[in-house]
Amino acid sequence: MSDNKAITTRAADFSAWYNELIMRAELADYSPVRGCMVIRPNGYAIWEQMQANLDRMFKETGVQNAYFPLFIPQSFLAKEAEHVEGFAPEVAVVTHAGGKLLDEPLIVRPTSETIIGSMMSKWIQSYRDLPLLLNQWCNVVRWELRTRLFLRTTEFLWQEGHTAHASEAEAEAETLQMLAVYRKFQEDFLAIPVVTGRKTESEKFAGALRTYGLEGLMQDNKALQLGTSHNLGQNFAKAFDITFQSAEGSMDHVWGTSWGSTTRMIGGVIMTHGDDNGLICPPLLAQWQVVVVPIHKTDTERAQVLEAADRLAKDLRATGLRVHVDSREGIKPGAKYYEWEGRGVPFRLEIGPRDLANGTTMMARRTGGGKTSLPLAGLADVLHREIETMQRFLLDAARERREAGSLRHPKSKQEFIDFIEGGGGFVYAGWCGDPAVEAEIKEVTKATIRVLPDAEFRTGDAPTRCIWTGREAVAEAIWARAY
RNA sequence: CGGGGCGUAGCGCAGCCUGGUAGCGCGCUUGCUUCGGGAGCAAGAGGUCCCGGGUUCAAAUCCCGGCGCCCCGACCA
Repeated sequence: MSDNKAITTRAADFSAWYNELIMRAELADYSPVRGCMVIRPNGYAIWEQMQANLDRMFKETGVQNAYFPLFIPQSFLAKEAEHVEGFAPEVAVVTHAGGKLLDEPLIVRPTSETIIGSMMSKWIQSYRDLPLLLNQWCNVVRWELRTRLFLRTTEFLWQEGHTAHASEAEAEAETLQMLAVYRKFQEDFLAIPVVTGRKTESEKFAGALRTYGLEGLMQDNKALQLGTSHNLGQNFAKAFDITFQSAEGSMDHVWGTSWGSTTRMIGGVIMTHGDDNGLICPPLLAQWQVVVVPIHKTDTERAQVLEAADRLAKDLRATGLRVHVDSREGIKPGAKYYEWEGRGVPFRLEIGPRDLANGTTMMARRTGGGKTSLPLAGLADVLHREIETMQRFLLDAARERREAGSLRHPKSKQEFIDFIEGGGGFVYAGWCGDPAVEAEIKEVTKATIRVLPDAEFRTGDAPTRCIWTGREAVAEAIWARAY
């Protein structure tokens, strides 16, 4: 009847595969409130690794962490015209508290530009107060119509950076610097090859001057935005009266940026690397990089093997590896292998009587390739190298897949349409810059311009004509259907 | 909000058409044997059949009305 042991394959139903993988790996669960999710320990551990590494990278650029409140006066939202238009429809509003109707409703933050802007206006007087580089790790709420675990939930966790600068050039430099930080993080840790670039007017952040984004291509050839970095210009500075006196004595509004990345990145990791057996977690993000499975028959063997396993784990941990010994009784080794594979653990070590006699252990990689017998001596060094190799392997494999799923410079509008309709990925083509054309392409193909890619991602010969209208192209654009 | 699907044990489902003792697989508990790729046997525990009305001697099953969830679309990180 129903086979409870295997999850739906990616080929059969990608969405079902994604959901079942999350349940099987115990990354998350549905909450009693529609659209919200519970992040379970296995999923939260991945988020903690993301946080720890991103946080360190932010701080290396001089950013400090702070915390701003969940509740924001409703009137704040309305102070920036585009901002309110963009966010008002999806904001949750608190109208009652303490058993009374509130004088002014409070919104639950969908993002914190407004409240941070209001505080910055108190804190900044002089060019000597600039730049002000802040970040906060928090939750935000956006009342989305349709939700998907990790990819889009009513409440989600993220970090939002907010900075203020003395000049437009400095703000632009900060915006691009953080885009580069995200890119490095996503390539080095998530092993997701992202394409960076500028967002079009229709896709930019509500209230920004310019938005830059990072896009990954998932295994179903749909694009996933994995982070954004906005140059806010003076929009919020003017709305919240954030001014400073320059060295020359003149008064000016500050130039702002904001940049964010979310728990959606976990969904990106799943859909980039996962296979039909479950999650494949890049080692640098894994809660457990190595799981040790002891193998034994008799009680005597059990005692000896467990002792050896614990000693091995201790030695490996001393070198910085995250190691778990699965010493549960009554579960056969094979069952443990399947369980840890489903959870995406990168490396498995089997240690049994034969290994004890030989001073070896059997190592298996989550990415395949069978088992290898390795000497216990020098094992930590081997594993550290294996981690590097696996990170690179995952990134390279994902990049190859992305390129294989991309179409550069279709010859005709029809080729463009056929490629998208046929389930293709990124299409690189010329665009005339007309928002009406962008909208029409979306209407016809459901594909949107993900980014106007940065130079290194563009195709050799720049397209001279718009793929849709034949008019002169103002830029090469990347189209795809997106999450 | 439009379209589709589904609510029965912790999970996955059958039973419903044709009303009559609530079942199967997995999981869980206990014991014995197993243990280098999802163990076997035995004995158990576990249910407001989504909710509310109606029809009937009798409703998981038929009728009416709700509610919830998932998937596809529009909005979006």
